[in-house]
Amino acid sequence: MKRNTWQREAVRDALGRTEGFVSAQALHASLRGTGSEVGLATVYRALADLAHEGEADSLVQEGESLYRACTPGSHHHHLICRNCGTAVEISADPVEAWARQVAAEHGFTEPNHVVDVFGLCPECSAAASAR
Amino acid sequence: MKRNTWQREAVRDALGRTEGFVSAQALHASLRGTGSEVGLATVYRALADLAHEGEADSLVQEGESLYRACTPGSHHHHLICRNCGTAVEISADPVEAWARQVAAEHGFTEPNHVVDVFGLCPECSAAASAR
DNA sequence: GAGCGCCGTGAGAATGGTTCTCGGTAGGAT
DNA sequence: ATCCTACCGAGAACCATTCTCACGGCGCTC
Ligand SMILES: [Mn+2]
Ligand SMILES: [Mn+2]
Ligand SMILES: [Zn+2]
Ligand SMILES: [Zn+2]
Repeated sequence: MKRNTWQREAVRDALGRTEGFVSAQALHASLRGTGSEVGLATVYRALADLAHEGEADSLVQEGESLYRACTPGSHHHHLICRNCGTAVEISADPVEAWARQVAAEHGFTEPNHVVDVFGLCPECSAAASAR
Repeated sequence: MKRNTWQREAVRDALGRTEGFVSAQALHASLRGTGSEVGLATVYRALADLAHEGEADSLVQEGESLYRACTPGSHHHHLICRNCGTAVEISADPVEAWARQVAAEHGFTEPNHVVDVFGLCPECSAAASAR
């Protein structure tokens, strides 16, 4: 039986309040900044659990795991800003079908896929061209 | 001016001889096993260079960077066995177009994408169902 | 509400892949 | 052959993540 602790709730809330993907360390720093006394290990544990239960999406960028709040039960992918982490949820139905087909064609079973699109969001694009 | 050292050549050869993706550590162990005295740091440097120059593909799995020899100049993706690392190069033209389009639709510039398909290769599938 | 069992927590240590440091070595232009 | 300097290697440093373990509080029972 899973327990309800203020720590888990704080992590869930902070993640929901965050725009785009964040690292465990950044989320921990943010929580500490607001006076919360959650431990770093707890933030890692909570984020891993949330991701495992489908309440958060995760991706790895430059050796760091990044997380984002996510409505559970929906398989989707992300369009992510390389500069600020802002993310847009996108559906990729044609890609889903393509992935299944290409796996089957080569006799691979239990197919999986990793599909992420990166770029510079409108704001960061504007900032980059202004510079 | 880039120098030709036997170490770089040894790494390039070992990578070319390897089926599927390998980690820097595994490649280093393999080289040491054949009597070569390359250093671990050199293997890391050589693999990073090869990947940067397009002579190798890389992906990150469970916190480890994996590399594979690759014909330069061709953008493609991989179908990778989760169990043994065997990889098949696949073209993903429909996905390329989809990625560009989805980025443009949301005003994202300089689009990039990460597309990997994982599964169990025929051999590992057979082994898994036999068990 | 009080007692109890035991899961979750947190500080710090450990881990492990990767990168850095720096004295030494060797590629290659002249 | 000489010189300049990029490259090498061993080990230390780095750093995100995980582990350890004593402690505290959540939730079930009465
Ligand atoms: Mn998908
Ligand atoms: Mn592509
Ligand atoms: Zn941005
Ligand atoms: Zn396999």
